[in-house]
Amino acid sequence: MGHLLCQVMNLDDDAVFRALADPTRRRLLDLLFMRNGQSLGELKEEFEMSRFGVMKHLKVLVEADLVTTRRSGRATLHFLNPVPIRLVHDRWIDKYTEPRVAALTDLKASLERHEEQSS
Amino acid sequence: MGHLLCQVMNLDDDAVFRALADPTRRRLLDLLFMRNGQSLGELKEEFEMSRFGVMKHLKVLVEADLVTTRRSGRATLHFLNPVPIRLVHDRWIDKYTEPRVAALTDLKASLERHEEQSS
DNA sequence: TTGACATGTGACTAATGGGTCACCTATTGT
DNA sequence: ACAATAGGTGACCCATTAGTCACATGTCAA
Repeated sequence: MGHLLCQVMNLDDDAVFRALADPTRRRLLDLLFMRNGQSLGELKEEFEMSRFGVMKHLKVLVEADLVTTRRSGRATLHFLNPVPIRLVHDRWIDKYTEPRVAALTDLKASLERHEEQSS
Repeated sequence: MGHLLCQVMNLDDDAVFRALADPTRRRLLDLLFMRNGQSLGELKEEFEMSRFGVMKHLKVLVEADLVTTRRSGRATLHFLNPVPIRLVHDRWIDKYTEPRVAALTDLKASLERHEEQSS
């Protein structure tokens, strides 16, 4: 399929999973999940690491299609792409068990919210 | 929360993602997704690797709570636990964007099914 | 155009993780 | 008890990767 979809749909599984394996990269995704479209300069402030380290991690995320970029002047803005994440989900959770698993994780989230309030 | 839920609910993020980073371990999850409750002996037949290699990978999956075990005689049976996978999903896909992303990945799966038929 | 700023590249070192093997434990059947 | 089978442990070697730095490119504003 040589469509537009290919730009959004990741094909290389291995790149995605290796990208997610590092805590720094997961934190980068968290930061973009909170506020999309941040530049390298903004993102690097959140880490102890050198600028080069953060840049290297961003490159891995981009090559895995977990993050897309758009240049704006001298800054490069970064955007989170949720599609590869969903494909991970679909690989091991079929449509029939999904509602039950979702109910469990929702319950967990609910319990953790109550814990926050009471502490 | 010191409940039964804790046995099903993974807590250590890092272990899950590092476990998923290896293609052999993902294949092991695929095999258990197809037929749950297989022993090491059965699983190792699917790989070129030595028994020790496969065992090491299974251990990583168990420590990440992606796989649970139950002894049955001299065999140890392995079961896929989908909960940590769902938690990965929930981390970066909020409830509002989920339907749209799911629609996209369903479309992708549908297109790939048609490709299989016509080839 | 010049200086300041933001991002990008290639090489290098230290640490992590995959794979194997010699050796050990536990269970089954005869 | 004994042999055969299934699973488990620790140390080891090799490949990969995280992190850093010197250096290079591209952009804005005066």
